Amino acid sequence: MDRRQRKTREAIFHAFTKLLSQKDFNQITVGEIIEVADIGRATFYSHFETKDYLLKAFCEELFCHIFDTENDDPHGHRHIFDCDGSDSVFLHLFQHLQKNDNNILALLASQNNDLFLKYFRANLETLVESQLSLFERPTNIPEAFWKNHIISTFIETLKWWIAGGMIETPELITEYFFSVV
Amino acid sequence: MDRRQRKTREAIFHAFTKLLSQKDFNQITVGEIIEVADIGRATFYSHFETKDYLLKAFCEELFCHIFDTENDDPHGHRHIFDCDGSDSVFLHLFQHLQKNDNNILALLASQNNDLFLKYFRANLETLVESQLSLFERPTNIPEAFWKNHIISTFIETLKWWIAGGMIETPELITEYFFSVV
DNA sequence: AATATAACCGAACAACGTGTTCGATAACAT
DNA sequence: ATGTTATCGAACACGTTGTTCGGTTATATT
Repeated sequence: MDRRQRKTREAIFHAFTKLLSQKDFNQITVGEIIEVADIGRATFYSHFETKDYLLKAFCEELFCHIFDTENDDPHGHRHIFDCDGSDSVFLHLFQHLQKNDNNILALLASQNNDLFLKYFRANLETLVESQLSLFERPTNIPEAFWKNHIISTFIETLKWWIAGGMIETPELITEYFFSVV
Repeated sequence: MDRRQRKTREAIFHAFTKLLSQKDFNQITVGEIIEVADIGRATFYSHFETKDYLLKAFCEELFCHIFDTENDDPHGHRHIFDCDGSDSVFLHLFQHLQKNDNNILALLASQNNDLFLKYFRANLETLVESQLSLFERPTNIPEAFWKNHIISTFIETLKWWIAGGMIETPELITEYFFSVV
């Protein structure tokens, strides 16, 4: 990939991240992104069709970083699925989210973030499926409902944590989460 | 209240309801509401400051109808809190929602409905508080978390029901709901 | 019935955001 | 050195929002 393209793309992502820490996604205008990234208008639109496609690309990189099982972790980064038996992947995920790389928390807490939540849910789906054996499903409800409930509960737990200022430890939040599912 | 005001307000609400059955809230423009309601532009803005305030007023009337305990029910409408011991208010609420007066389901299922969900949650809060004794709270989690979890679960159950085409009976959905909380 | 009040109309307007176009310039790969 | 490709930046058409204002019509009051 052309170095210019790479630099522009990174400048856009960087500007987007910065703006996300200041305001909600749909309060951010393309004009602002262009200004902060210091690029031309046509350049932005040559990279991303619309602002929604920027979010899509952003989420894909983000979730790839958080969820992807394929990378080798050459920098000693402890992977979400790669933990010993004493703690759960959910604890690890809460810990990871607390660090707030890439301003994922801003996206989670923001208004009108349905698109982001859609991507987040889709990625959680795989994770929850792989961990379904951890949860005891009541026999009278369908598995699809149960799975949806676990995913929803995880997201709502996370939102509750963020809304309260994240004063609890990831361990405690994980305990809360498991207590209600 | 002036008959003209009342008629205009009703025309706007009616147009809004009709449009909600066709598209998401934020795809609806003020221009469309005006056209369907057949009123002048300035008239709309003399009634509602913005589209969001229209939604606010719409929700207030809607939730008043569903949740308000004060009215006398002169038309034999069975009130949400006024049910015998054998069924819960939650069952009654699911039944009420299934009828889909006022296109509330369109609002629930639509994208970018945070504002609506905010109002819905606020109204559910009172309801859940009055019914807290129905649920057994695990002793190791705070009451605020527990209350939030019940409200979230109710909303997510409802969303799941709607997304699946509402093929289950309200009784079954109520059973699902109580099985997971 | 006459009058004052208040709502409505509708056209025009400014402001803002979106997405496109195009010729010129600069960076890149070979 | 040369051809390709990204970027620039200004201008543009378009749609949406919310306001303004003078004229018209319905309502309430007497």
